[in-house]
Amino acid sequence: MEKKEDNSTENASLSDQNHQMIPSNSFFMANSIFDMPCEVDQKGSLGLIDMLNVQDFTSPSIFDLLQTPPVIPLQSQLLPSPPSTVPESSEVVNTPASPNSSSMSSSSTEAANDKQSKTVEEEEEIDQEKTKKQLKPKKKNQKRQREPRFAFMTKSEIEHLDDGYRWRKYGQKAVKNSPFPRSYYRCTSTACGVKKRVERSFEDPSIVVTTYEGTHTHPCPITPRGSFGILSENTSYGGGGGGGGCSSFTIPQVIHYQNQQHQIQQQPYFRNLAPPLSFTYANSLVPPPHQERPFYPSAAPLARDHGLLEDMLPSRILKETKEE
DNA sequence: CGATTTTGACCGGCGC
DNA sequence: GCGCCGGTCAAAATCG
Repeated sequence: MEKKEDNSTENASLSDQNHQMIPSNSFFMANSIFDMPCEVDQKGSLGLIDMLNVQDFTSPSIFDLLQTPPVIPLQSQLLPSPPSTVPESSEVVNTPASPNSSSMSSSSTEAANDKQSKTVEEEEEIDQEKTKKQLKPKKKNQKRQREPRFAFMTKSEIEHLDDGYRWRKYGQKAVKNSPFPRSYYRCTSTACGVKKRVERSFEDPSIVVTTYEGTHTHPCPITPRGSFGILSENTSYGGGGGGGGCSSFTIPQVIHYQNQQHQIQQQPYFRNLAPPLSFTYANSLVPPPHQERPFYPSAAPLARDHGLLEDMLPSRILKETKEE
């Protein structure tokens, strides 16, 4: 039924990495796209995301890098974990990351996993497993808890981004108001309940919106292709080295700014793709500063923080953000 | 032959 | 209560 629309998906799988430069107006584009899910969200559907932070960036230099992937052994962890201290509200907290001030965070993002967030996270994971195992006999009273989620957009022909983890597709649904179907993936690792949804923006089919939910409970599997680094050395999510050596993906650092002057920075990084146009934390879970998880890789000095902002942001956007 | 994808059906939450 | 819709299941099909 939805097969016809799958052309895009098929194209994507061809690994025809057709990375395009993000147009200078990507900033607006990205925002408008994120508005879409927000609208839907108002309808109260399940899987919708509270678009909290949207960080956009364009980076010719990064695209260049992507075209000639560096082979730097890195590892990274996918999800930021919810800080136990952060209330789970839909309040929007602007937490754009900044290249120069990345020090705080990323780890944060994810972080919380260590001991503190363990409580919350473990519970969620356990809950998830339960629901899985007891599929039918679901608990009624218990409202299903949502894992921390974050979403970001990437301009690419490829839909299923290679983020270093192995995913198994378990569903595909047509999305209301969109000609493009949404695909559902689950991490293939046993006991790892991380999921992700991938869909194309109907406003701009060249843009892929990926939403991750949950936190990996295992190291990223090693992949032969080497890896991509992260945008900053400070980005490291955890103690490098720990796990398998996954490198393709990293959580952007999140830094709380009073004024949203800087809107860009570290984005998830894919091995087969261009960097995301924008990044958003969903579920209002903004990772707390300095928290680290095991097997998060230390970021490679792939790209320097300093000066990166300029590369990433067209002067025009920079100007605009400053004016805000 | 095991792993993955496809796809129709089912379930639960939410708005009306 | 009903219908809509997102999310998930699971059998069948496909792939490597």
